[in-house]
Amino acid sequence: MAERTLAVIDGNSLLHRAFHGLPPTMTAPDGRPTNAVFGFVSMLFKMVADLKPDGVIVAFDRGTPAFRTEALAAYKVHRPPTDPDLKAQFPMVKELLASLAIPIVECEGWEGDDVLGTLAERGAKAGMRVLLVTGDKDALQLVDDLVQVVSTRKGITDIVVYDRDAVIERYGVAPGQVTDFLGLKGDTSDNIPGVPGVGEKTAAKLLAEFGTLDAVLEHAGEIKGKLGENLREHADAARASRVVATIRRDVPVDIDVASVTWGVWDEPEALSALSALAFTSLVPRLRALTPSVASAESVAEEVAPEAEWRVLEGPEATAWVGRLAAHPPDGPVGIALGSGDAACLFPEERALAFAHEGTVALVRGDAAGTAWEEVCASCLVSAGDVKALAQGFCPPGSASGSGGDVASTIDPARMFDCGIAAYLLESNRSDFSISALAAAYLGRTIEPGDPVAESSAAAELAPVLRAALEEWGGTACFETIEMPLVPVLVRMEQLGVGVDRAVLAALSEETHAQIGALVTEIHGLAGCEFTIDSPKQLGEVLFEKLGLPTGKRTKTGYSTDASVLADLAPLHPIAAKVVAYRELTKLTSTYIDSLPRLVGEDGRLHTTFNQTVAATGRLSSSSPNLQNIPVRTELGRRIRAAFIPARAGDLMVGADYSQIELRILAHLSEDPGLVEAFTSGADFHAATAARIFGVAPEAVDAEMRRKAKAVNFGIVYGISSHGLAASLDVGYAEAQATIDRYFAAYPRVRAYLDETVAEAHKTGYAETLYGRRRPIPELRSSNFNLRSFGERTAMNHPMQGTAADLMKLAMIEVDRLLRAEGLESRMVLQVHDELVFEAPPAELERLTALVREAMAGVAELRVPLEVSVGSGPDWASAK
DNA sequence: GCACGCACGC
DNA sequence: GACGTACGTGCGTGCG
Repeated sequence: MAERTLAVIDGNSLLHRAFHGLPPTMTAPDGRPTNAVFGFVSMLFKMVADLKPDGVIVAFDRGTPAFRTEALAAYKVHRPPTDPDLKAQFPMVKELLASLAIPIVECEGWEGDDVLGTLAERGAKAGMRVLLVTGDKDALQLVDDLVQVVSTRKGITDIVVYDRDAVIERYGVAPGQVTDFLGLKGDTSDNIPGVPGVGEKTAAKLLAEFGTLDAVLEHAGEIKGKLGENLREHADAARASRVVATIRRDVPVDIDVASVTWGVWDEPEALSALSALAFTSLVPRLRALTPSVASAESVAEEVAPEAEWRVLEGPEATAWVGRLAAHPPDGPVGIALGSGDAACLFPEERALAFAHEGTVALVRGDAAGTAWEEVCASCLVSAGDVKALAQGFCPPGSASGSGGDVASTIDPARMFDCGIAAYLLESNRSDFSISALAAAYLGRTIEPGDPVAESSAAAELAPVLRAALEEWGGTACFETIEMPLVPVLVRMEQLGVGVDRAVLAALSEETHAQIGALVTEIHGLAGCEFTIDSPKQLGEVLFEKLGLPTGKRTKTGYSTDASVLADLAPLHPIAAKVVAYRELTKLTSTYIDSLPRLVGEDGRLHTTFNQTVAATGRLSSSSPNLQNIPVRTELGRRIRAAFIPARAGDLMVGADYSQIELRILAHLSEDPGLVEAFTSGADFHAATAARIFGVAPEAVDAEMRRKAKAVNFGIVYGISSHGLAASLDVGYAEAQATIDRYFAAYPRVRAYLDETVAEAHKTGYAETLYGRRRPIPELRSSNFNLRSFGERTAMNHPMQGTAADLMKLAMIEVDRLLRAEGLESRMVLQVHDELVFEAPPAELERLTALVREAMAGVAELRVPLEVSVGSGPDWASAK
């Protein structure tokens, strides 16, 4: 039998998080605030659903042990008094816990942490796996082979489990070093001082070198500079901080951890406690959490009372599957997996699955992946997010995820993605969850996370959305672009892209040293130490202390952005230093130090391409965003050079559309001058300059070309004279004059844009060459700014949106050809107008020809589509 | 947790 | 009169 798992929750920590994380508007029927209680219980349920403990205990603070205040008089003194609205919720949560038969453990004179430490020790001694649920990092010192810390992050729904390796990975120290670590770095929220100037990084570095706090302090004499000085001077504070941060494991609590069991509540009592606080949405979640398979079945049986059930486990999934003895003959067609928990109907197969966490699915074979393949082969599937669902069977980057070729299980013709359909109907919508779509298209409020409600709502959405698409003219985009793109994106996400961690590690060393030097220089120039990262503090230094002239202002104070700093550069050397500091810290924190943390078990980076985010039809990329990898600066290019092929000796190949938006404009407007500029083979910006300024092409100087380039840029992104004035750094009148000249040079462009805006005013939307429509409600605004914004959107959408259409179609074709021709080359990234591949050198020629043909040949426009292809050992050299 | 300022890409 | 150019994602600060 598997070992028992005990979860011990730090009640104070979670209640505080819930209180601050949820709006204070939530109240019980009698008006008492309940946001913290709700958040707490919601987190509790989430934790139980994810981690399935056999027993749950909640610990609370009851004072502070004397040894802490004796060691450090300041301990917690700055902590503000608990908000009365939160205080009032402690008894409520305790009552609710009682109704759920969850034991509460507290001990006069002890903090919750110490109770956690004590119970962890007792549980582990009894051979149990212990999960300590807390937002407090102190608890990481308790982690060992049997004890893990569960921490909440970003909202109340996201949790992360720290085992020994995770602690080391996150903080760079072993659990046994955590108290030494805290002693060095301190903890501002508890008023633990630590050593000044020592943060997470420095503390970890010191401990990596010396092992323990005592050893660090012993060798403080050998450490140079301010750091050594601080260590020597604040050695006592560090030791006292360590005492305070040390969690005790000998609190005299009276509880038998082995007998604690989750799920032994009295159901009527538990339900009435939830309803008393008006927590109706938690009722189905509680039901779903009742232990034993029988209760999970009970949920499913609400949908299919006559089914026979069995339980199957997948890599990240548990699903309950059965066959429906009968389903309504006129019931919904297709169906229904949300991105959250959901139950799903497959009418053709007369099967029903109960999915958990969106990463899951259904099952009829022994392996989930096989079952998914079977389902895909035999059913019409409709889901809230097909790509996320399919990926659930084989999480990208997981070493274990050998679920075969997930992408090929997706037959676009047999699948209906509700999120994508709704995106084509209203690309300006931000929430494409099943619950949001149910509200919008079915007029129904459903509880997100309630599987029965989600599944039936999603089931009904498919036909409704299909009809709406037909009506709106979106069927073609749906069937020929978006759905066929899904398996292509799955393939790319699964494969990921190679990254050379050694290159990034070396860059990190380098940039951290440079940043350190810049900090010293900037503080020296400022004559004081301050947080350069804080625009507020930086503004005070620049404009008050140093008395530099203020530029523009932001909502909250002085602006210190790049253009302001550029203006200050001739006046004071600090400006250039801050610019350099910004570039270094930006690139270091966003890329150099972050990307290595996101590398999967397979050693590669797996982004998620979002297909329903950008209103123009473009893709977006997140976790990590691989569409904004630097390229502009030298350091940026060195980061790009860390992107390499999976296999040594292979090449990175980049294929870019050149000026695709303006070529589309030439096609749509049929302006002869613009068409000529693209067919003549001349430098495009220079040709524009020649026309704008009425000079011969060879008379165009750099300044003229720069202006022409800025106008072209403005055209692509929806020009306003203000915007152009800003980007050219000239007055409003000159900018307007430049625009006028542009339109005089390309009269059909003006006519086309005017017609487009007029048409958009009439219809309320703008449209691409392939019928991708973007609703623009701003056009009906009485606010000038909003309306102008709408008009620029109307002008921009056909260009940017058609470019997105073409790129997506090209991707589908490239993917098809690569597989049809049996090439080993793989498409790994898309960056709006660029595709990135990795290829064996022997295939370079074929690949280049194939990609060029597919991209350039994707449509016959009035001007040729030009594609430039480059290759090299890394992405930076694939130009 | 969230708003804000800032900065990276196309 | 006034977004000092579109579309995104993500970092750090400061506040609660």
